[in-house]
Amino acid sequence: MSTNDDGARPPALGGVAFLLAQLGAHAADRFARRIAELDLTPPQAGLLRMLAHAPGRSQRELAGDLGMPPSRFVPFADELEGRGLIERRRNAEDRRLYALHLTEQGREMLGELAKAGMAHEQQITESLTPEERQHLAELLRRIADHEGLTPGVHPGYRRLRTGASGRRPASPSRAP
Amino acid sequence: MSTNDDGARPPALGGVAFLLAQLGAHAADRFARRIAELDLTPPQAGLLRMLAHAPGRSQRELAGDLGMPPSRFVPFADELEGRGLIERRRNAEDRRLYALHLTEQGREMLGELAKAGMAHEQQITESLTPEERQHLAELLRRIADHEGLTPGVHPGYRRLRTGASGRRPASPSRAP
DNA sequence: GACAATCGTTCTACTTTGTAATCATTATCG
DNA sequence: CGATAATGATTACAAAGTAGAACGATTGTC
Repeated sequence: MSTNDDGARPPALGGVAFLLAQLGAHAADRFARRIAELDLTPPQAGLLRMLAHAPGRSQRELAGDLGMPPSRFVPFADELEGRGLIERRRNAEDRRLYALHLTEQGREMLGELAKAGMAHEQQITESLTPEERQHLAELLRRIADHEGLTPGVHPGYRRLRTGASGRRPASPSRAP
Repeated sequence: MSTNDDGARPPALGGVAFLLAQLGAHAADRFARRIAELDLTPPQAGLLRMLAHAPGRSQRELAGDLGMPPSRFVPFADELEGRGLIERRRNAEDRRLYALHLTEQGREMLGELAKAGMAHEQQITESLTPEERQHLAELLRRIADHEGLTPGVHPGYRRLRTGASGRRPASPSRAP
C-alpha cells in the first residue's frame, strides 16, 4: 500500500555502502553473541588479542588503542585480572607503568576465541564458494586500503548487551 | 623481538567477517559525519526516509521499527517537529494515534539526504570499477539474504559523536 | 454505561561515560 | 643534589543516555 511516490528513491538503500553498514553491524552482533558464551565482550576479546600480539604494554597505551579513556580501562582490566585471564606486572624500568600480560588461562581463552572466530567466519561466508570468499575479501581489502584503515585494528566495537541468553527486541514487523 | 609467537594467529583478522565489521563501522561513521553537516543523526535520517516511504503511521509503530522505546521516541520526534521537518497530525479514525508526516521542509531535507547518500556511496566505492561494485553488491546481498536481513531496515545505527556541529540545546517545545 | 486496552507522555531509577582531582614515580633543570 | 614539572594509574563525581513503570486521554467491548 505505498501511498507516496518512490520515484525519487535514493539508490543508497540498495547500494554497497548501505549493505556494508548493515552487514557489518550484523556480523559484529553475531560475533558478540558468540563470544558471550565465553563471557567475553568484543573489547575484552580485543584486549586479549592485543596482549597476545604485543605483551607488556602499559594501560594507557592499550586504552588508547581500544579507544577508551584510561579511567574506564581500570575496571575493565580489573575484571579480566580477577578472572585470571591477564596479569599486571610492574615495568622494572619505569615503576609507574604496568606491564600487562596474558596468563596461561588467558592463552587458553585466546584459543577458544580463535575457534569462535573461525566458526563465525564460516557462518558468515556459508553462502559463498571459496573463490567468491577470496574475491570478496579482496574487494573489501581494497576499500579498506583506500579508506586508510589499519588491518589489525578493530572498529568502534561498541559495547553490547551481553545477556548470554540474549533478548533481541529487533522485530521489524512489516504488516501491510 | 618483543612480539610473541603468532603461529596460531587466528585467520579471523584477515577474514571476510572481520573486514565486514570493520568496514561497516567505518562506512556508518563516514555517513554519520556526512549528514552531521545537515544537523541530522542516522536515526533521524532513518525516520525521514520511513516517513517518505510510508507516511501517516503512529509513533509506536515507528518507534518499534527504529528499535527504540516509545518513551525515547517522544523527544526524538519533538526535535524534528521543532525544526519543522515533520508534522504531527491526528488520526481521524482513532484520535489516540498521531499520524506523522513529512513537511515540505522535510521533503527538501530528504533531497539533501539523498544527495549525501549518493556522494557517500561514490566515496566508499571509489576504488572499484563499476563491474566490481555490482559484483560486490551481489555478494553482499547474498550474505544478507542468507542471514535473513530485511533490505530496507537499517542496522543498529547507534548514536555517534560527531563534534562537527555540537548541537545539544534540544529545546523541546511542549505541543499539547 | 462501566471496564479493559491502547497511545502518547511524563517520571524516575539505573547504567554508562567522560572529565577533573589525587597519589606515586620519574624526568628535568638550576 | 634538590625542587619542580610531567606522566601513569586510580578514584571521585557529574553529566548524559536508557529503559521501564505510572498517568491521563481515547477507544473498543460487553
